[in-house]
Amino acid sequence: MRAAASLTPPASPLYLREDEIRRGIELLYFGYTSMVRGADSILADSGFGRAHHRALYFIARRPGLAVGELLRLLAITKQSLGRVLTELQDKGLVEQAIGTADRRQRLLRLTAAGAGLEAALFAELETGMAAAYGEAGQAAITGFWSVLIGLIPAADRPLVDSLGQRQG
Amino acid sequence: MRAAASLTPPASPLYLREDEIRRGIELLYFGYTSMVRGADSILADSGFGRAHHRALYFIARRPGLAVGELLRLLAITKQSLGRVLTELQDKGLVEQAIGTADRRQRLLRLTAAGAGLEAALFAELETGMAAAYGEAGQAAITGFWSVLIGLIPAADRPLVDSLGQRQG
DNA sequence: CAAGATATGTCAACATGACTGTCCCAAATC
DNA sequence: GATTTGGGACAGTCATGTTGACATATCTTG
Repeated sequence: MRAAASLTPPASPLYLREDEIRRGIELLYFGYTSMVRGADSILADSGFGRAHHRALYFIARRPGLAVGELLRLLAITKQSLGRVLTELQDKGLVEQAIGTADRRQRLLRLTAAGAGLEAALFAELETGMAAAYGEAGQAAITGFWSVLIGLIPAADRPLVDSLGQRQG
Repeated sequence: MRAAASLTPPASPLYLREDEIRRGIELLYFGYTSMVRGADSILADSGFGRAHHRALYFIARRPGLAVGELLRLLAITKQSLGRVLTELQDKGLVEQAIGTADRRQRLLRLTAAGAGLEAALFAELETGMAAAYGEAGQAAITGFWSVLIGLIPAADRPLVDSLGQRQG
């Protein structure tokens, strides 16, 4: 059992692959949590939490978003979102309008106050993201995006892509 | 005011930058949540949640990890982690040993049952991550990592890097 | 060796943000 | 007219985080 092979490092392709996968898992975890944690102090000052931030973010991104679309983006239950939206409306950050094409829909948009808070939250995320982009360079950004897209189940990708489309 | 310049699309560098930042925020959000959601059904079968998964993951990654190091990795309070670790120990997935260098420390490792569950959970994450890596290619993986590292506050990076070091 | 710092554990109370299940109404569609 | 869809509401529960206070064992330092 003292053959030469046993003296070489145990760096089999399989081992390397697991290590690369674990590194991706960890960086994604720490990167994501670092990003969202940055906004926590602003949220705490306003009396909101991360759930409110996510709703504000998507409403800012797609003004006129219907409640059902927001539900699909957040992938939570109607009841959970209902509480968050009620609070945002009660505090005057979000307002609803009845849909024109489909009058059952409630189209969401930010009030001026809501846009102000969202801008402050976005500025916080932007600082970190812009620094990371700047350090990494344009080619890295493309790679960053393409791996993340690959992680999203194909069925969900159209929904994600729709956020970046020009408003209809 | 009908100068040629006003007919070009309003694609100012600033506008493009905001759009690229928002795309990064969204892909990071959807990529992260897609990754962790994959393990939920396995966790539910075992009666655990995502908090247990995170603890299992890091203990698997660094066998012999001390409680304090795990606390720093997870960035939660001692009380929150205490509940999770107690449950994992009570169900026989994690065991403690008294530190040799410092007898105050409790060094954590997985039992055989714990390693089995963690392997199943890891296999689930691995499937998605390996597919994303495969689609994107090696250069993209490097970019993916480098942007994520840039998102992590510099002060936290040594802790994250320590996970990938060979065991001392 | 005594004093203080550190690592860990524990009790209690509470907040946030998910969940399930049920029921309702208005509007669209078949 | 019947059914489906979009949205809202009430009630209860669970998972996971938080503060604050306190206890014990061990290490480190003057």
